[in-house]
Amino acid sequence: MELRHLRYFVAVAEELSFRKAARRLSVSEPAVSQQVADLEGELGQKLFNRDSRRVELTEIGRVFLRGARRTLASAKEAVAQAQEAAAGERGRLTIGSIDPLVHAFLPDALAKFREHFPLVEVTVLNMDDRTQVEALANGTIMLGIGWAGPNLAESQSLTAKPLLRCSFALACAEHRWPATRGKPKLSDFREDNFLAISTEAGSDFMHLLRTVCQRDGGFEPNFLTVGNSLESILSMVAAGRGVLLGPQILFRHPTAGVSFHILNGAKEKFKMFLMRRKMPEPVATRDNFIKILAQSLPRACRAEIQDDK
Amino acid sequence: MELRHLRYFVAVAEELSFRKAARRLSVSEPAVSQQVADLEGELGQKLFNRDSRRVELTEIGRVFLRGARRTLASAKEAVAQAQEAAAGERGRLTIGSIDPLVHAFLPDALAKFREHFPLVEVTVLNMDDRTQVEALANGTIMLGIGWAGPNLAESQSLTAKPLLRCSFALACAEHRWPATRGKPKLSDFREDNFLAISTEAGSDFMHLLRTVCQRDGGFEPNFLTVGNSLESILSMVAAGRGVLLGPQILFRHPTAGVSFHILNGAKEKFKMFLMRRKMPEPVATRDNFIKILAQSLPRACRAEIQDDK
DNA sequence: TGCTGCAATAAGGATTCCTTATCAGATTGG
DNA sequence: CCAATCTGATAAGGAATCCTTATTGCAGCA
Repeated sequence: MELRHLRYFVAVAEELSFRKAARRLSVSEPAVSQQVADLEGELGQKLFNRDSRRVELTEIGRVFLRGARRTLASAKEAVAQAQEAAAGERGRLTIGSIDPLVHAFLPDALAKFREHFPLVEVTVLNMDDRTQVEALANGTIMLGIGWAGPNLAESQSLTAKPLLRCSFALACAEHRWPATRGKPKLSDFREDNFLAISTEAGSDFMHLLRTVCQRDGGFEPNFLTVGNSLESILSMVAAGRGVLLGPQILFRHPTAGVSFHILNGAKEKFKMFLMRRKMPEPVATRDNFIKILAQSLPRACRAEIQDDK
Repeated sequence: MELRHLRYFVAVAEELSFRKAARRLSVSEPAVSQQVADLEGELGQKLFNRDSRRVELTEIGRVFLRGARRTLASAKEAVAQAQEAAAGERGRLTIGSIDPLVHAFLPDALAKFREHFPLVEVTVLNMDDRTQVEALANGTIMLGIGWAGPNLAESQSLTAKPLLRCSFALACAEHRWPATRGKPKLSDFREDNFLAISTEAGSDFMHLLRTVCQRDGGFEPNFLTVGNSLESILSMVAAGRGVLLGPQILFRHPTAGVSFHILNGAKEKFKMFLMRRKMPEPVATRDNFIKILAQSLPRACRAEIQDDK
């Protein structure tokens, strides 16, 4: 049985005439007769009563008509959904990302994406850079957001593009550095406690922060790992328990009692990268997401990512 | 696009190999390659990434796979439903019947039928014999239950088979005819009020009852049309408002205060007939129903209807 | 390097599908 | 009442397609 049989059958059932059906299908009448006869033979059941002047559906034909229409509609819908998938309006999108950092911008981007593409099922998996590389290779994720970047990527059949480039910034209690004292340097906080944003997954990130302190401040920071959300740590900062060092983008929303200081002069910049497979195939959902992700970053932080598709 | 394309595509998607898919489909491998390539061409989208060692679905292919499976399942189900329809387990059954009479046996038969064939949509339309003939001709009903029978039927392209044949019986208040007085004759009630079961649709039926009284009792009955249900009329009978004449089958359930008397000696018998088209097609739901209907009649009342299919 | 397994491609043959031509039955019009 | 016409089924030939075998190109493996 083929869809042609169903198309011909439905046409005859709707026209209640083989000739009219043939006209509608732009074929000759015997073609329709034959196909319907074939279908009846395959089912082992008559679908029409032809009493040589009028054509009418049998009761079996009436039941089968529903199924035939449903099947044709299903086929049509399958094609339409494939087109939607090609436009990135339907399908899956799986992203691997590093948890504490992406909180600064990923939720916004995901919300905006969901608004534009409600039919796409988005999955975000938390994993470090090395795991992302694996997951990209075996197809578990389509896009990796991390900061190891080119080091890991180019070796494999992956590409890494800069996503974000910004200065580090420091948050401290307002009274810790009154506005009258001008711009602080990182070394001004060498004696403060450096609050860390999360216990786990912090190892690599804490290593990065330590490097920043060493290279730009010339001191060894005194870390204090407390809290698990940005908000809870910022409230500790406001209370004077310590300071928080992190990428500038982390501090987009003002917090009562906390002042933010961008470390412009520092040598170290914070960078993040998008990793993806050098796929033979453009994945529309992924590419749509990258566009939206770029737009939802503060202009100052964007790195160039719009160049290739 | 044909179902073959979908079958081949699904096979490749499940095996992730053109060769294995070809083996499963019992065709050579190039056939599968070509069909899948055709399908991709028609969709304008690649469904697989073939990177010359492994075959994997594209995201579009993943979306289309769902639709393809759904479509194939729908086609399979359509065939299965047609087979069910052929067995009379699915479909419609439309019956035309005369209201006051069929209450005696139709509800039981319908309930039993619904038990055996829950997927059949049964419609019962109330119409007199002449309307039934029309409705049979244009396909509105598949089966007519009436009592005009052969007179109307044979002229058209219809057949009428005897369904039911029974004596008339009379219901009266118990004290109206005490058990000690033996069997009553119809003429014993010539002075009583004859309650009629319904105002409308009663015209033909009342005419029949009048004929019975004239031929078997030799009197003109004094009709009183009251009530619209058998139960309400029987309660009136119990209260002594009158008697109720009708086919024996009408009085299957004993009622407090009412005694029933079968008019065995009467010349007039009550008959009902099944009418149906001399169809080119056996309608399975109808034929199943006729069997059940026959079984649900009291043995004494059945006429021969099991002979033809 | 040669071997094997895989998918794509080319070309020929087989199947099927559709076409034109014709038939049988039934209704319509003169 | 008979010809004309419309219906769907059937037969046969041609066209399109689908599938086959044979071959190529590519990648991993011994």
